[in-house]
Formats: sequence, structure tokens, C-alpha cells
Amino acid sequence: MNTTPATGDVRQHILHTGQLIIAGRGFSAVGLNEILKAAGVPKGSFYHYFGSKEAFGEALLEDYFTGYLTQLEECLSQPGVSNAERLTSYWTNWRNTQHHGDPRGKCLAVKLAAEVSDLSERMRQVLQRGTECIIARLALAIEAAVDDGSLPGLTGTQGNATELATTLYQLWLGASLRAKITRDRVPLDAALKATYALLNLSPTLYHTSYHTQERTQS
Amino acid sequence: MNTTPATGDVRQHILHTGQLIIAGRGFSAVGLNEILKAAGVPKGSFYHYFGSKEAFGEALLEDYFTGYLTQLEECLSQPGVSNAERLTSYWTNWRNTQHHGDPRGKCLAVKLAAEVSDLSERMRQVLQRGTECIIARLALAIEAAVDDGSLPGLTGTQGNATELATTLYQLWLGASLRAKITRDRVPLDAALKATYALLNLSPTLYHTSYHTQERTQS
DNA sequence: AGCCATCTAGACGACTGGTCTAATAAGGCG
DNA sequence: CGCCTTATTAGACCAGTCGTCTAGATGGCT
Repeated sequence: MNTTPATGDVRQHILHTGQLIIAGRGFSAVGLNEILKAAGVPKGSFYHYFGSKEAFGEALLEDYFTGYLTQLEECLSQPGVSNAERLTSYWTNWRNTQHHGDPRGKCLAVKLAAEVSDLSERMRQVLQRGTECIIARLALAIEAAVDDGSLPGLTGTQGNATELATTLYQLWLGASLRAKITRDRVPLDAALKATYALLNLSPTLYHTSYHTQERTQS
Repeated sequence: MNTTPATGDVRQHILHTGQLIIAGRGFSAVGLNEILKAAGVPKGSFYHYFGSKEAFGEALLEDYFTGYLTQLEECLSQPGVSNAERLTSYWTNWRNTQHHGDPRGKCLAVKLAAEVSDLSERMRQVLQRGTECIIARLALAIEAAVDDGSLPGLTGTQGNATELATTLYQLWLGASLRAKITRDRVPLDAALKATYALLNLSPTLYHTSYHTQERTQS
């Protein structure tokens, strides 16, 4: 069941394996045994690298957000496109990665926020820092998009860039949450449309830059 | 710890007690023992009323949505106010009930959706039906508000009433999720502001019709 | 070689999880 | 009252939980 038995960084391997499993079934519902068996790592090693399950969860989230922010940075600095296009590509990508059932690439913030924030103060704080960073980075991109003229100037109802970024990020959190319930992409499509509206952008053919499966679409 | 030991409807009592505890700590993290002890009901009784923990969760959600929809109906048919005011009072109320830590009145859809939809197909379906009903009822209220003139007519970017209701509901789901992370009301305030924007309503002093604690506000 | 820190191995303990069977209580009816 | 049926409870059951602990392997130093 496992892969890459022992490269050298066992800790990272546990983290990675745990992320996949926990993204699928949650934090409380998954036991250490399951993760360790899947990772091919004995239990004894676990407590060498992590002090407890909670500490593991903390590290898991930190690792997740680090990777996420790297990808976000990459997406929001693509060369050769306007800042508005960078933003819309971020959300289009969000839609395309979240609507199918693949556990890899599933958003841990969506999956774990509700369960974990009341369970572990430390994990809650990691979640808080992580989402704050994401929002701050989005706000920066919004400002840049206004500056380069690819986005209309912000009006009073939109608030400043940070407020707008907050609203948009939360909109997508909620849409992803509901997509978990409905198991289809309707919620995410609604979010994309609303995003254009909130940004005062014309919904130009929705910029469908994805080539994944599109069949069996009624 | 318990209340109303045995009126006659023990089942309802278990449901109610379970709802409070699970709203606080989640489905997987809470054991039957804890709920039953709090309810003052012996463990053996549980499987007389429910077939399994999953069936219990199903009933829990059904019961929750029934109550929620009743309250929603009540809110959206208050006498003597316009339909737009009814809508804004719904969201203002959402903000006021979700930002403090009181487990009673916490939204189970926010708390359980992510955890449970991957865990139990049956519970997922209850969640789906419940949220669909809520959105449908909101859409109805939006249409009524357009009809009575308290809301501007819908434009192309807003879509039809159902689309708009979907977007708004998801916006608030996401805001509540993030409020769980930040433990403050900033996310919900952002959602309220965005709601006005999405409805093309002027944010008239935000209609703060709540008289709860307001001190210690920096 | 010897030595020490790092890491692996998995048995083990104390406990909790959900589930189920067997015993009991309650209720209706003759 | 006695009897039968149904509603309810008590607690055994075992698989699973997290975390501990000791013993051994490994690998670089000097």
C-alpha cells in the first residue's frame, strides 16, 4: 500500500501520507495506525518525529499551507498575463481541482476547519495564520490588478482590497463546503460567477482553461 | 449534568442532547457514551431508538433541518416589514448567533458538512436535502422582495433568484467557517457587507437590530 | 575498534469505541 | 391474578484508540 519506503526524510513521508488520508476522512476519524501502515512506518518512529497526534496535525497543516502558498505565489505571478487574469485563473483552477473526488489536491482548510478549530487551539491558530496569508496575498493581487488597469477601481461597496479578498476567499470556502455536500460543480460555478460580479468584471466566457474530463455533462 | 430525565420521548431527548454536544466537538470525536451520560440515558437504550451511530447522525440532521426551516419560515414571513427587510434580518440574525461561542444555535451544516459528507452517504443526503430547502426558501423570498419593490430587479450578473440565493447561502457558509477559525465576527461582517452588494441594496446603517452584548469592542 | 546519537521495531497498557444478546420492566387482556 | 407481548435496560464484548517503553539496528565520529 505504501510508496517510497525510506528516502531519508521519513517525517515528510508521514506528513504526506497523512495528508492524503486525512483529507479524505477527517482528523478524528483517522487513527495513527492507519496512516503509519499506509506509510510503511512503524509506530515507534512516529513518536520520534511528532510529540502527539495533535502536534502531528499542527505540522500537517503548516506543511499544507506552505505548499499552498508557494503554488498561490506561482499562480499570481504567471508571466505574460494581466493581474486580473492571474486572479481569475486562480479561481478557475480552484473550481477545477475541487469538484471531483480526488483526495490529492483537496483543500484542507475546507475539510478540517470546522472539525479542528473547536478541538485544538494550536491547530486552529495554524489555520488562522494560513488563511490570513492567503487572503493577504490575494489582496495584493487585487491591488496590482487595479494598478495595471485590468480591474476596475474599487468602489465603496467593495471596500478595500483586503475586505474584498476576505469576501472572495470566504465565498470560495463556502462553495467548496457545499460542493462536498452536493458532489457536483454547481456550487463552484455559482461562486465563479459571483466572483466576477464582485470584481465588476464582465464574465467573458468564463475563461475555461481546463482540459480535464468534460463528458457526461447533461 | 442532564435535564428532563424521561418525559416520555426519550428519543427526542437523546437527539437534542446529542445535537448540543456534537455541534461543539464534531461527529467522530464524540462518543455515544458521552452523549448518553449527558442525557441520563443508559447505553443499552440507544440501540432501541437508533440502528447505529450513523442512523443517529442522520436523524440528528433531519431534526436539525426541520427546526431550522421552521425558524426560517417564521423569519421570512414576519408581519409588517418588506421582504427585503425580512431577508436582511435573516442574515443579521445569522451574524449575531454565530459569532459567539454558544454551542446552542450553532449551525450544524457548517460544523458537520465537511466531516460527514465523506463519511456517510446517508448523512450527506440529508445535508443536501436540507441545504436545498433553505436555498429554495431564500430564493422565494428574493422573488417576493423583487415583486414588492423592496429589492431592485435582478440583473444578468446576479442570475435568477435561485442562483442568487445559492451564492448568498454559500457565502454565509464560508463566512461561518472562517469565523470558526478566527473566533471573531470580522468574517461575518464581511459577508453581511457583501450580501448588500450582491443584492444591490444600499447598506443603510446595517440594520443592527440586535441588543446582545456590545461592550469590550475596541 | 569503540562510542554515542539517531532512528526503528513492535509489544504492551489503559482506555474508549460501537454493537449486540440476554435479562428485565411495562402494559394489555382474559 | 396470570400470561403473553412489547418496550426498555444492563452490561459483556472485542476491535480499535493513543501513547509508552524497552530493545535493537544504523551510521558517522574519533
